[in-house]
Amino acid sequence: MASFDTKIGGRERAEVRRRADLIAATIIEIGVVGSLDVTVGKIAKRAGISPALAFHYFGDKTSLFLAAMRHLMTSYRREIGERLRAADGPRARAEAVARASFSPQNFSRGSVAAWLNFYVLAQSSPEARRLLAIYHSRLNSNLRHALRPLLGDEATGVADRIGSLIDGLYLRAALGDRTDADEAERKILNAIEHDLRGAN
Amino acid sequence: MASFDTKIGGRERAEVRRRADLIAATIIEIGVVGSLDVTVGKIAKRAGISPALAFHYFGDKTSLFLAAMRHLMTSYRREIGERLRAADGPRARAEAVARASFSPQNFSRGSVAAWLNFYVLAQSSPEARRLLAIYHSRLNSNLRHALRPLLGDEATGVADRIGSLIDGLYLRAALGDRTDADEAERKILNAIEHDLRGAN
DNA sequence: AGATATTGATTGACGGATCAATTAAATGCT
DNA sequence: AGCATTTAATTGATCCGTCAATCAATATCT
Repeated sequence: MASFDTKIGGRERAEVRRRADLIAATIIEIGVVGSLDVTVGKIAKRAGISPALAFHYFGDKTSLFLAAMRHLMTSYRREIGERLRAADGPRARAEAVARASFSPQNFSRGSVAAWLNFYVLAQSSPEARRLLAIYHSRLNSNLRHALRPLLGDEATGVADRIGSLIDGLYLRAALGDRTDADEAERKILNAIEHDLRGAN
Repeated sequence: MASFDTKIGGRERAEVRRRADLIAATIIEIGVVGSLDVTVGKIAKRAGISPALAFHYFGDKTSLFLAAMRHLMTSYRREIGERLRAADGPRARAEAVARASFSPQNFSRGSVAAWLNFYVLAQSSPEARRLLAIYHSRLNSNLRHALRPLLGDEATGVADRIGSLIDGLYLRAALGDRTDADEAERKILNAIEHDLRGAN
């Protein structure tokens, strides 16, 4: 388990490191088990601490899950931002979004399993639902703005389609039927290509 | 709870009805709770019987889940079959598959939630994974055969894309963010239209 | 037909295991 | 000393799956 050593005023700030370790351990554990049916005890052990400490920092299990979900979203968002900044032209910007979706960081076994399970969690947790709505909104917005110069008014519909397709590929990747990252990325780029050709 | 009355030789055959009732109750309960975190007790109560009887007929909880999954698949398959038989021409056949995917029967709250959760189950249950692989294979095959006369060699890739898109729309529908059936269906028909236009 | 044996349907009660969350105490840093 | 950090131990609840026993219907025998 990677530890984030952070010092403030020479003194070790345990909280920051512990929280980060717990979140990382949560995502890994969800990936290993394949569902949200993971015990706080197992997560804590993977993070190298006692279960009680997990409760100390996160209050309850659901809060830990939601924190992990926010972490994934933040990571995804940052990666998109970096690639968008490096992209030149609308076409490159659309591809940046697609490529970020299947980068090793966001497409690891644990991440994919966690995303899938957060969709499940969203059905019973309003907060999870809210977070997923934000994710959808941002993804749509990113794709729409990238495609607008190329597609005009049709960009809205196409962005929605590409976004749904990305989600669908995540869903199928969760099965591990070797739709690996490269293949998924290729499919998205193909779809974008197709949609651009069909419209011009 | 709907009961399937079946009589053999004048005596009520309880088993057929009980199994059907339990499967229906399972799907409803998963829809209500939103996850596989449903107790056999609740399912049995919904079916109007004692928990012990559920174990008597299905052995364990996982078997009950898998039976429910097979039921959904059978239902979906039958609906596709009916619509394919009524379809005239390749274009109509592709649309038949799309429309069947979002028919009230297969797109109910319980069904969507159950499908989503079966993807989760597939990550820990080889049998569930096997069943989902069959579903993917059939869906791909249906779409490919329908599109082949229109797209030739490109039919394979397009069928795969449309299939993934259907799955993605299911995923998003699970959030209940009012991507209702009509809208989802429209999006798929739109995508097919788009892909056909782009290729010819 | 009437009595008896057999099979299927059904349940209440319970063991055993797991797990989320709490509490109180201990440890170490400044 | 005093505060933040950490844990061992425990609790209370939940749930899966089993078991023995009961009830109802059918089959078999005389």
